[in-house]
Amino acid sequence: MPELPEVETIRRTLAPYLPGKVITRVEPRLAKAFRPDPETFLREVTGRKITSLARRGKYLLLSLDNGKKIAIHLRMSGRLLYSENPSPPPKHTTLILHFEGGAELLMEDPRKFGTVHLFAGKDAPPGLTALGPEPEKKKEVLANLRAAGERRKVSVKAVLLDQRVLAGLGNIYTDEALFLAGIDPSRPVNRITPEEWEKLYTAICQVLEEGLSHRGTSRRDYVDGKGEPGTHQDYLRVYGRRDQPCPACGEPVAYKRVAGRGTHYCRICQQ
DNA sequence: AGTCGCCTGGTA
DNA sequence: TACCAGGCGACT
Repeated sequence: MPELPEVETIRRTLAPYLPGKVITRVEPRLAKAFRPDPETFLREVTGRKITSLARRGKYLLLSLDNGKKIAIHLRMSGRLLYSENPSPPPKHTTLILHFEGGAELLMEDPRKFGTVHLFAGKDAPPGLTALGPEPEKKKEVLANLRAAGERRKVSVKAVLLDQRVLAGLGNIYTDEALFLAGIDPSRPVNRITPEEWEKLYTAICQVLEEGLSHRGTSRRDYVDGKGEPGTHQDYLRVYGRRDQPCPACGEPVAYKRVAGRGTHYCRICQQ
């Protein structure tokens, strides 16, 4: 569910609490979510201390004092919640880490798509290894966008959603960036001009920064690491606003399927 | 490059 | 009842 601004907000809300915590007990509750397997996870994580917390794309990365790392991906409906006074775990709980002193970190995930990957250096999750640059790496991102543009006639939306091109965009912020840049989501990527790539890059940075400043978009599932929703849903220009007036021209916001995803756009402002 | 599968839950 | 959902990998 969460995209870069949401995952980064989760990281920021957890950062004051997790580093330094000793994991006294581990409860992997949804076996299929664990790589390589829940038994290994239990064995390698119990008794370890969390040394740091980072984000890469939509992955949260916990480093442990035995050199191993945990990569958590929340996919569509995952939540990570830190609590110092835990209540009974919700129905769909993937993982609970219990800490010395009684606090816990709980991963809840109704749709059960989320993954928890324990690894050491070499065997990182393939999706993490293949991840493109973070959005702020302007030169690399623009180079990847242009390279994607030379090759094929896929839609520009599909390219923005491709985590190997740049890391962190999902369905919401992709639609928002394409609206800001005035580009039709289904435009073949080989017909984007250099000026438009530049404009699109600027729009991507803008919508991600806005989302982050509002602590994420909470439409259905998303809350931060302390259970607080974000407010960026109140500032979205087109996403989720089907049939409502375009903020620029008043035309009803259109909706169709592009790159396999529900897509919101303005047929007047975006060409 | 598009569609399907993975899952559950909310809403029309 | 049917369709939709902040993702992504495995299929054609």
